[in-house]
Amino acid sequence: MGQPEAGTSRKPRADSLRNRARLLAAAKEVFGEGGSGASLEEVARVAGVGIGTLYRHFSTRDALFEAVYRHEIDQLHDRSLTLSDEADPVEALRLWLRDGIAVIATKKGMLATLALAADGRQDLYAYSSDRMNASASALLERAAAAGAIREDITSEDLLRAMIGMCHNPDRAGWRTSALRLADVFVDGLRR
Amino acid sequence: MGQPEAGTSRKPRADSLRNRARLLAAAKEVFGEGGSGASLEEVARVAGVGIGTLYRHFSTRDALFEAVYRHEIDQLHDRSLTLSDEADPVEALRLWLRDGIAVIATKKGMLATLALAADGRQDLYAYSSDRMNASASALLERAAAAGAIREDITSEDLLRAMIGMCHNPDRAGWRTSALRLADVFVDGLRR
DNA sequence: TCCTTATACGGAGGACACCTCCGTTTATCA
DNA sequence: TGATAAACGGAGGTGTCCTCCGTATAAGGA
Repeated sequence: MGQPEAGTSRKPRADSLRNRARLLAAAKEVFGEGGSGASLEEVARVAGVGIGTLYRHFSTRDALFEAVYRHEIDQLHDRSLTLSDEADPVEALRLWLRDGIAVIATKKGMLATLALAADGRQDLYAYSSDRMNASASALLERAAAAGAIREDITSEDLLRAMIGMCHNPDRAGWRTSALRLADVFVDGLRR
Repeated sequence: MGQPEAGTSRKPRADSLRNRARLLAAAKEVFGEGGSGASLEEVARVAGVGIGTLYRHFSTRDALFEAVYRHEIDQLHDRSLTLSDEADPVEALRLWLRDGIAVIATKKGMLATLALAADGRQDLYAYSSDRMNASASALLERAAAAGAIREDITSEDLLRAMIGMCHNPDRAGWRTSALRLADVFVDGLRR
């Protein structure tokens, strides 16, 4: 989407690339403040491009979200890999959840992205969906293989838990609450 | 809001009462299907009244939500009282969570109401807020007094957990997942 | 360097929702 | 059977969504 087809002879136009970058920057700013419901026209305005240009680059609101938070999704995925070296697989789960909470604390829009990714609309959120599921599965399987946690918990469950704990991150004190819930949840996983 | 001031001589007009009832019925129907984002103009349309009438009776979307789901809030509150007779206070917590999930399974709009109530905008959601907090507190305190659960969990935490588990109740299999999470959560509370 | 043309731009415009305001209608009560 | 307080309803201003298409322009060949 917005990326040239492989095999096309012409190289992408410079203005196209520039506008795409501007849109991403503007979206990051606008979504960061206004959350997932922010106006796309506002994004275009901030980016200094026409609304048509926004839609050409990102055909849906979701596509824009996906693109904006791809970096954070990657970070979270990398972190899950790193955590696989943790001594205690259950502790790894706990830390990963806390990381997720930390990311959301900084970028509000991230929550919507995660929620949509967890939805598993395979077509649109393939990338984020895959990464998040892979992370969650790996962490769960490792802990399960060690016999440390109950085995009926799916990666979907884990994501649902993470996203759920973070709903309404505007509420005062949500972060402390979410962290407490994460601890409770992980304790509950143990057997 | 829509209710006559005490001390007023005239009795409320019949058409006003009728329209209020119609609006509530319509809202229950529309919110039940379309969730919390459903159009208020659609509600007015279904109720067969003008949009102005809707806004006169319920000055905000939230006020309408509160009114529509008041009954369910009461039910949940009653249930928490009944559950206080349960032998095991921790089991009571578990069952109450499951009840919450069951209610949301039937009435989608309920989720938004709970979320708003949990927000504790004391002015608008005073009623729902109070009831939900009272229920959660009572159940938690009883279990804590029995020394059965950790003591740092607040009623806000419990509500956050309940609402969080239920986010996105459109996803296939959300209910099973939510119930599983409830079990994990309650297990995690134990000490 | 200049032309051709594929590409991209931008914003007008139709649809729809929000919410307010106020002229019109009507139920209540004397 | 009025008079009038109360309620009705929808037009209309604002804002967002998304599409469509006439205009502008960058890329690459002559």
